[in-house]
Amino acid sequence: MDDEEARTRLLDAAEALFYAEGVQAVGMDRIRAESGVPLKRLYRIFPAKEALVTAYLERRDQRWTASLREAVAGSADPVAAVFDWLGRWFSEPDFRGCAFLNAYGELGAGPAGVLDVVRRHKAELRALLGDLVGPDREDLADQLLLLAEGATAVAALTPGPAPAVRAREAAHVLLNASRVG
Amino acid sequence: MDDEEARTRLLDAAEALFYAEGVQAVGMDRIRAESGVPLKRLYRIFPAKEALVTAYLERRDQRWTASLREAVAGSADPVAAVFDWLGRWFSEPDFRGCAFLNAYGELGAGPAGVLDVVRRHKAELRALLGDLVGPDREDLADQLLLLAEGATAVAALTPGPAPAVRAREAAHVLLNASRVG
DNA sequence: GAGCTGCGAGAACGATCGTTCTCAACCGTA
DNA sequence: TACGGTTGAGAACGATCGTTCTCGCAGCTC
Repeated sequence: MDDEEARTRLLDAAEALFYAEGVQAVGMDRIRAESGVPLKRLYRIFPAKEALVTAYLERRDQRWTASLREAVAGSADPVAAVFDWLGRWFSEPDFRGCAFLNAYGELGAGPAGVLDVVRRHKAELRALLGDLVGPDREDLADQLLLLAEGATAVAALTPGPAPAVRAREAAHVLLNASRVG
Repeated sequence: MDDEEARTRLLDAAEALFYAEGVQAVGMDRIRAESGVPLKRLYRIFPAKEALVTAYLERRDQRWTASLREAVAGSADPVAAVFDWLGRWFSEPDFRGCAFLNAYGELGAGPAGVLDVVRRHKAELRALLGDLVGPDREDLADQLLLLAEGATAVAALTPGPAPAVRAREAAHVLLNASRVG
């Protein structure tokens, strides 16, 4: 096992455990056990827990955004594609809301690096929605963002695709109203 | 200081600290110091930390819902009143998102009592919105809920009334579309 | 094969957590 | 004034945290 594979295994374990149980509830020894990477190597790759947390969020951000962009790319109705993609995400068996908001809510103004990743993640989603609706419709993009974030928050407590379906309907109403106005 | 005042002081300290820094990041000794209530008395009133956490959420739920109901009660445009109230909430200097979703994200499937309060809180908000739009418009109430939750999530990272203003605009579009249909 | 280097397994460390215990001071009643 | 019961202040306890250290084993050059 070279360092690259160790890093992947560590991030896999960190993502599963941090997302499912929260950051503070998971100790470094749980990550060592789940990943199979010795503690010494863990601390050589990630010099402190905060580095592991930010790396976990960073990798999740890349995966999440890339997957959403891919789902939207080849779609005839990109806005509908966003909410359909959200609905599939909400239906995953271990869905537990937005990992970034969960981490921010838990760690708050603690480590600055965490806040940076969370802000960047949300800015990416907002930019993606802005690209969808085109320029000069910033208000509409903001409203779609509200629907996406709201659906994610509601689904955190009541998993399943229903919040995404409702959000998709609302999005189309807003789109049509915006086209007219 | 009788037990009732001690209880109030404990909940005040718990609310300030738990909401600002997260539940796990605040130790019982911080609560003792902030409240001025001796540790022994603390544990007589709340036999464990979990009881303090659920009591904190319970009291916050009552205050939050009562304040929103009051703001809506005498308003000519109750839906607008909801989002105006949210905008004022988002502008409070120590606003840090929804305390209930923060606690759920942090504690997850841990103590069942916490999850109960969080679910109850969200059900109350949904019921309030259902009352506003009247019966036979459940989909509209769900969409307003999405906007309210989305605005709260967005405001958690970018405080200020802007997300509530956007949500209010979107809510009116949805209301008008629903009236026509 | 001898000696050096780097690694994994896990003990160890200091800090902090939630919770309980000690003990001296204080209360109202005789 | 003597006294049982309750309190507050804070030490103490066992567990667990993030992090570092020890030590014995493996693999390399001469």
